[in-house]
Amino acid sequence: MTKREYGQFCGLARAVEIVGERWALLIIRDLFVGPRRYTDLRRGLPRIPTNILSARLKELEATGVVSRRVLPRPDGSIVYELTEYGNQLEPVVLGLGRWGAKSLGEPRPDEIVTPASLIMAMRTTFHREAADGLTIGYEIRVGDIVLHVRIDNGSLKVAEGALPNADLVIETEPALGALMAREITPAEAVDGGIVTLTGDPALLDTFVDLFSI
Amino acid sequence: MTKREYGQFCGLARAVEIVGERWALLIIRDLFVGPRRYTDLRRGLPRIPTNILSARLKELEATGVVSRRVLPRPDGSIVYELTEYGNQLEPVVLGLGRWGAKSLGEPRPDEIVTPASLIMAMRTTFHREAADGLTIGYEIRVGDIVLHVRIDNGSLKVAEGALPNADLVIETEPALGALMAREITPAEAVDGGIVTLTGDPALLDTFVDLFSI
DNA sequence: CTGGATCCCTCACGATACTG
DNA sequence: CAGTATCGTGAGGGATCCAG
Repeated sequence: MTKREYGQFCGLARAVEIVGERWALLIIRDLFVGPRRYTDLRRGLPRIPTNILSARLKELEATGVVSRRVLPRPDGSIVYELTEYGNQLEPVVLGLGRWGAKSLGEPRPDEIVTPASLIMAMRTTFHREAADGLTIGYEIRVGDIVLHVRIDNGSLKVAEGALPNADLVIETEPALGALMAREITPAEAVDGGIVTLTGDPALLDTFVDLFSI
Repeated sequence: MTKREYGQFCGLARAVEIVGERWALLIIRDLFVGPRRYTDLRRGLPRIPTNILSARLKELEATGVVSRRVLPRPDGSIVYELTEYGNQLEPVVLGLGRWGAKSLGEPRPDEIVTPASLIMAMRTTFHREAADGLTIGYEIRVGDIVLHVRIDNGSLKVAEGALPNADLVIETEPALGALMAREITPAEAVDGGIVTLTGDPALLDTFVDLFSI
């Protein structure tokens, strides 16, 4: 067999031949957060078999989506990162994530939230218009994941790690989604104990404006 | 096992659980052209095994992407169509198609062009701005595929079938891509015999403006 | 420790034949 | 026309092992 092709001269067919294999888009999602080492990828995708991760990285490298780079000494470790071509997938990945989020429902018993998925969720739901002229620092904690979210004059920066001087620290559960979907109000979320705040509570309303679905 | 899940509470993960299975997005691409019967889908996807088509349709129906409808008598046949939720995939599908088109290269020996892929290609590459105030009818022939393309005051309508009173009939090969990528000029395409025109040749320049990559 | 390679097993997929 | 039935194969799942 000719290696899993669709036999159609079509952009969409070619795209799914490249990034449509199982796990490929989740690897790419993690790489959108930044360059990652093999082990970082495994940590972010706990259920991926190591041979599959290895195979996907090779394929994505061969198709020009991902590049493999050896860090300069003394570190000398290997990182994978998106190429320019791979980066062009951003609107598609965000769009797919937004579409799929509508079918999320409640977390299934064995479903986890990873730092990369949370970071992409923040980027997906961010409303640039609502951020105009704002400068705020949030720290988000979901389980043992800690993110810092900085709104800097309308632009968004999200990354892993704490934010020491955050204006507001939001501690919550995966049900954060209900808040962002405006199914409940910020006040209800606080009263119901779904979120715990440290800092200026008024900034939670701003948060919902910035990241609502 | 729990039926091919990724174990992540993440919009992107859910999306690929729903439409990431093999062949699913190509089925959806064909349904974007309009409701289709089982046999229509098979014709548009010659390499799909019939049991897989059957399985995908069931899955997509269960996840609310596709709906199955029995046509009123006396026809009584069955058509599949996208639900409202399925239709919301349009920007993603077009975006993926545009991204994948950059890796198309030359058609492989066994690759075919289908009506649906051509129609989606036209929609993908259409520039609304370039169509402002225009009203033109094109007929496109690629192999034995015949499409009609109507620009109606800036809006685009593409469908299968001839256009009797077309302002310009363009007959070409799959290498049409080279023209749309502006790798060659319209004049070169005509001189080189890549396209054959019937009607007002000046409208080929307009065509390239409307559908270039 | 990181960055994989190797083994085995299973099930989703592929090809084809057949049916209401 | 609209699928179901059957059966073989190989990609993916899971565990383990290994080199630098």
